[in-house]
Amino acid sequence: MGDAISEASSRVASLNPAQRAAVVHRGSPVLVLAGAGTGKTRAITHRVATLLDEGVEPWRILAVTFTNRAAGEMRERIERLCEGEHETRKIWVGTFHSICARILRQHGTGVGLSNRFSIYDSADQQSVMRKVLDAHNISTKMYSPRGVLGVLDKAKNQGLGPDDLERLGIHDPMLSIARKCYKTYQERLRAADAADFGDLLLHTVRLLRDAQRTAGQGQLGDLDPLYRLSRRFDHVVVDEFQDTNPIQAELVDLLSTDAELCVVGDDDQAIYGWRGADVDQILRFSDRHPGTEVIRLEQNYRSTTHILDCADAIIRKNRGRLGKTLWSDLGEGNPVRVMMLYDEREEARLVAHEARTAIDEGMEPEGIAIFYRTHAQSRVIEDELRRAGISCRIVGGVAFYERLEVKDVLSYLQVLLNPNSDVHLTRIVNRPSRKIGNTTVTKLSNRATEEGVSLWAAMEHPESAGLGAAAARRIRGFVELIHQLRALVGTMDLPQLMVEVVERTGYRIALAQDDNEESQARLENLQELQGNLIEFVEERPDAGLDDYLELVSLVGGERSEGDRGRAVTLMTIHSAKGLEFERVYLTGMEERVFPHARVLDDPFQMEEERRLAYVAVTRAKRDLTLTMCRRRMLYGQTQVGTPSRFVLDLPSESTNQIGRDLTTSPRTPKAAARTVTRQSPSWQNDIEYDEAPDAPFTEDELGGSEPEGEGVHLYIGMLLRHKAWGEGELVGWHGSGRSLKLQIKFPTRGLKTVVASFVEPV
DNA sequence: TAGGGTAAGTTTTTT
DNA sequence: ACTTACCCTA
Repeated sequence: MGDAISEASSRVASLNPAQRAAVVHRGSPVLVLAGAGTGKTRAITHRVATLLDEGVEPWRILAVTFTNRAAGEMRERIERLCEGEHETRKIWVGTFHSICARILRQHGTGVGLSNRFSIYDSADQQSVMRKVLDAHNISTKMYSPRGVLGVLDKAKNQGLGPDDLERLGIHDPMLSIARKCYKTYQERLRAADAADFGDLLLHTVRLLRDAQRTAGQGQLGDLDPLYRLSRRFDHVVVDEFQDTNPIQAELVDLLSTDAELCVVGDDDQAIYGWRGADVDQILRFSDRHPGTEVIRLEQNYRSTTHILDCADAIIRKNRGRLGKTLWSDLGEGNPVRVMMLYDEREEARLVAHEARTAIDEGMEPEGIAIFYRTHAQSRVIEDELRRAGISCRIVGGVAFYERLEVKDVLSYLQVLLNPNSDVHLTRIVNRPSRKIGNTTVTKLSNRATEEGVSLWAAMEHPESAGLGAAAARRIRGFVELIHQLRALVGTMDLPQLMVEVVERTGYRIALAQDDNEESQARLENLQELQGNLIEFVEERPDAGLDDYLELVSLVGGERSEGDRGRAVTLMTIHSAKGLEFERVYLTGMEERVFPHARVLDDPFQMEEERRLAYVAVTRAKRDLTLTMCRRRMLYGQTQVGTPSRFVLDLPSESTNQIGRDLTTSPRTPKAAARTVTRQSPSWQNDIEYDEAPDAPFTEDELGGSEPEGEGVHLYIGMLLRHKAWGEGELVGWHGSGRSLKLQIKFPTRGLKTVVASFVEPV
């Protein structure tokens, strides 16, 4: 015991007083308000390590994070801290969703889930909802599956069932539609033995709630495994608490009945409001948990002061903050660089070129990260990095697992585990072609709905669905095939199983037969999937098919190009939260990209966008570069961009503009005058040039042949009048001649694309 | 039933 | 731009 205590004290010796307080405080709930880079993960991991030193059983500790990445990082760091001293594997570390999935695998029968239930992603959800809407004769044109699912998701995030939807403040007809569909949707999921992401939380909370309510009543209460689960933990740690939504907060409470609770968060980094997260959660924590010890971490250990000053300049403009003063003693460092490029291709080339140079000079590729607001921006960058011969890791996005053939094979595997999963079964029933067409599937599906059973159940008795003899025969053949494959599960390892699936279903043969480049690529993707499975089996030798599928559905994709270990990281800012890098490139710093076009007229969302910018900037340790483009191909159209307001907020003392002028290139004196007044007038003076800016883009650079509409000379920024919409400003165009389309920003209507002949110059 | 062709919608962010 | 949905024909 004496050893344990000296160990504990040596651990905290390297911490500052506030961190130490967060680590050693015992006996009441702790709320740690931790600014970016203030060593919050350090505090958490040390707290866990210290708990182990004190003799707390690892399996009595629960650590919850928000993203899989953060969970992985947390586990790794705890392991590193405790290497050779403690058995850290038994600590529960995971995201809310993975923890719930784990609980439901064991205890899901209470909500109608078997231990092999499927987890539906948003594509799966949409296909279920589409059918639900059809069944209720609701036009999917007027009420999109996505839209209705959005309402359900909101409800689930707040722990509301179908009958509590009024509380969301929605009104008819959406209210009654959502209510009906919610019920049917849940019935369908239950019949499919499936849960969506929201269900993972909601089901778990229901089970734990019920267990606690009934505990005191029956004699068996104390033996209820769920009740025991809720009392299992002595210590619960929650990271990124500002991003929890009400249902997650309730889950935390339910899992910490007997536990000491330690939550960590930063109101300035709340970026999941759109997912139902409520910053108030962190503000109200002390009220919900009397006796809470509040600890503030304000010393930043990550970034140089130039970077911090930029971060502060951005976040300072938000209202309703708790307010923190971050400071750092790492020195000024390099100024934050601001660069304007011609288009997204040049932006990508620049980043790739710089990364190449840095790596050649000995920098670790892992120390470099490239951020963007939306996944759509990643492709060009990926492309240019590949050209520069740089390996990269792309987090999320249109992941490997989303590819058609990969989804197909995974659907097969999913069906082997849970044939009742209609979505997966429907996907593969006729792939490759087995002459089982829509008509047949629809008949079976209707029959299944009538009976309230799954499609698979209906397929096992094809004759009762009124199928023709030939169709019934084909179905029987398919059912037999699945039975055969299911018999193989558990008799061989996963990579082998996949090979059997691909062979016995004829999937590989079908691909191999149409001999074109595309199917060649698909075969290669299947090879890659097999490699993935081999890797998985090596890492977790005793894991089964269920474990693999759960990993795929919860962790989603991470694509790698080239060498896995030594790679530059590409990701959205959202997935960058909680991470840090020596060098960060923040790309696409243009209005309508970041801040995103959809939030421009919503001050509330704009504040969230600002926090997102704050998160992005504070990821950088030493070097930060913000890039933007004059024009960008977006949603299939070339848009002319103006610098993001977040760039305009940066203090000149801490920034350095490299290369081209940031103002939109003026075409005519008239446009130039407008440009200057429209943007921050002080902009020119705000920037310190360390070198003369390049000459402005030439006409040629800006797009070559400029369209002439009926002899009128067009230029960006010119005013045009539309009969119905009034005057607007020209921001871009495409096409030519009669099909010349103009993009015009109307003060009242927003951005519109109109045929040139409908407008005239002012 | 399948396959081709056209029309339409789609894109914020994550689990 | 890109994908999906639906419609029509073979």
